[in-house]
Amino acid sequence: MPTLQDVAEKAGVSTATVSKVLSNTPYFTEKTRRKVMHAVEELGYAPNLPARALSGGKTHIIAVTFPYVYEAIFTDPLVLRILEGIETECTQRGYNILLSTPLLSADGPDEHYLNLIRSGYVEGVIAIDNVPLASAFEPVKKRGIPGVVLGYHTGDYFVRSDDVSGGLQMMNHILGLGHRKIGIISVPEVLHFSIYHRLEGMRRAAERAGLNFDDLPKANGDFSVNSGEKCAAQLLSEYRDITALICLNDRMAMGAIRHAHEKGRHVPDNLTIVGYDDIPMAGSFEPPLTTIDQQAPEMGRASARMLFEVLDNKKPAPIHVPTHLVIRQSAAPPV
Amino acid sequence: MPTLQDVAEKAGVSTATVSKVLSNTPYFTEKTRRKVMHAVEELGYAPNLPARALSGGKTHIIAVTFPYVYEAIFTDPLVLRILEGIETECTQRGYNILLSTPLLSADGPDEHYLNLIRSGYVEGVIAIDNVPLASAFEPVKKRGIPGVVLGYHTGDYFVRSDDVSGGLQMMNHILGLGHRKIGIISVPEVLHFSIYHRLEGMRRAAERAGLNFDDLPKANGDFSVNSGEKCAAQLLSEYRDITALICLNDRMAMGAIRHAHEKGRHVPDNLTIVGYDDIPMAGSFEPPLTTIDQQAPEMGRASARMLFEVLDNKKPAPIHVPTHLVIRQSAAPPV
DNA sequence: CTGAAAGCGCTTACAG
DNA sequence: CTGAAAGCGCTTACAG
Repeated sequence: MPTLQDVAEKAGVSTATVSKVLSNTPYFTEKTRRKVMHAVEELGYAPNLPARALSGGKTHIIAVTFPYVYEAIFTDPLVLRILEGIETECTQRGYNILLSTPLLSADGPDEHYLNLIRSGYVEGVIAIDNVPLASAFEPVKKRGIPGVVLGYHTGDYFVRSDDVSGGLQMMNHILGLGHRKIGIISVPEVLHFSIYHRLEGMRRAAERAGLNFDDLPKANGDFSVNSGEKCAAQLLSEYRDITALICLNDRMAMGAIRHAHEKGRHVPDNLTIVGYDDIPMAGSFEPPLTTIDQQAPEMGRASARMLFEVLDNKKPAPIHVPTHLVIRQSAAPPV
Repeated sequence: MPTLQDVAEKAGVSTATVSKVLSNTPYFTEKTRRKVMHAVEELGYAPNLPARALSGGKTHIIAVTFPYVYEAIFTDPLVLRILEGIETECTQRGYNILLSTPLLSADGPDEHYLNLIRSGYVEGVIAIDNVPLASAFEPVKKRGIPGVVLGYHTGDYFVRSDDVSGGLQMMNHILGLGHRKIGIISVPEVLHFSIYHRLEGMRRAAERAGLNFDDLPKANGDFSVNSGEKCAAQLLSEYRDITALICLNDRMAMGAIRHAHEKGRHVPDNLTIVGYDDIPMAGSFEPPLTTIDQQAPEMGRASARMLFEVLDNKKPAPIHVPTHLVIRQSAAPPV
């Protein structure tokens, strides 16, 4: 592989000059620039990034952390959509994405992750940080690496989905349809910060409509399809007058719908069931799911853009990515 | 951040000694080892990986490439499952994963990707390489970087799903149920090498049963749910006697089922529709999909293990990951 | 505008 | 078993 040295020799200039031309420093003649670029072309030179990192500090690597806890993140469709948004921005800037899956426990993230953070590879990090148990961003902050939090853990810079509004929109929609006997399929709040805020939004909508939110029947699943099925079974057998089920993610909604169908209840004619997330499959489910679109790719893009601003020594303001109610066919007025 | 230098001073030895102790070279006294490790602990030292990469050549970074073409890879659930398998192995070995999404065109991969390959960051690569249009592995090979191909493009080391067997199993199952009027929803073969082999497997099964495979009605979609819906519409209106539809991925099968339901046909009582891939949602769809499990996580794991063998200067044999027929409820005997 | 030289933090023969 | 020294390929003040 050709080195900067080789380029310098071929162009008949010093390595310092080549380095400056390549990094777009001003102050060199057009002629020099051309000589250098010509040599670069001829040799097919590409900079050695570890060397550049060692001397200059810029690694051109962004670490993106997905917490490894509570459920297989590798089956969560949102993960990929967020990554999509981040990738778009990073590629545009010539940055590379290092995928990191810190194993979170009460003691904090695992050793392998900590070593990565201290490795000198990471110029910036985007931390999906929504697990109350522990923060993946904490060690990043301590180490002084620029970063943005995608979620609710504390960071100077963050992007959040507008979960309160999402919960509120959904509850309003269900109330607007005329439902009053509403069951909620959630997950334990300790699993995910967003849950608390979505419930809070629902509470506001409910109380505005004169409903006591705390009295509404609730069951906790674990985000999985199966758990949605079980929770629906429990709720529907215990509270026979329920006309609508609000699920805190799409997969549990799908499980709930399956249960309803098994019991011979038609969704939405005979029972309303809605989800949250708008995963890729939501629109082709039967019935197509009424749900909340979190705009995952936009969250990814926004967090990457924010990180690049931080790397440029700016102080970007927090961003709340709006949620959208997606009305499909799993909700209807009660019979 | 403490450096190896700091550790050496604190331990009262040379940097060479520290380096050797840390890399587990034999030949040093237990006492020295303890002194060094003690200093490491005290200082919270972690090696600077760019420096290590520059001097030693080992970067501890594996690039994983997902081709960016034909459809949004970021909506393909298999991508994440493969990544899961790779992650497991890499973390175990203390390696990091650099996510790479080469943009493939007839001229080959894009410049950003090429620069990554020449960057000195990449110690090894796992290339998901199934797009006939161009190979992402080609530049890796040329550059002399160790790598394994997950797919059908040429590489010295490779892992493949047993697509022929997958197609064969599925066709056999459908034939075994008694179907003879079978429609096939595929995608153009130029999109994905696997398609060719799955069809080949189906052909063998069909001909073994005395059916002329070429005479079977076929339509091409593009992997998406919507395209499955359209293809089903076309096939079913053109060939009224079709009793079973074999789709080359689950999402198209879901689209096909949607179309069938809209037309008032019950699946599977009135029409059999099967998929391929066994994506996470397949089991909770209505009806639960009969499909082929490719064992995506195992493919990821196998390719990572193979790569580490190559990095250890071994010559691993190719691996064909077996496929499994997953019988659920979308297929039944014809009426 | 250009270059000589030091330095980034490691590893690796080579001596001892 | 341990250490001095060179070198990996860059960037960055500092001179000129």
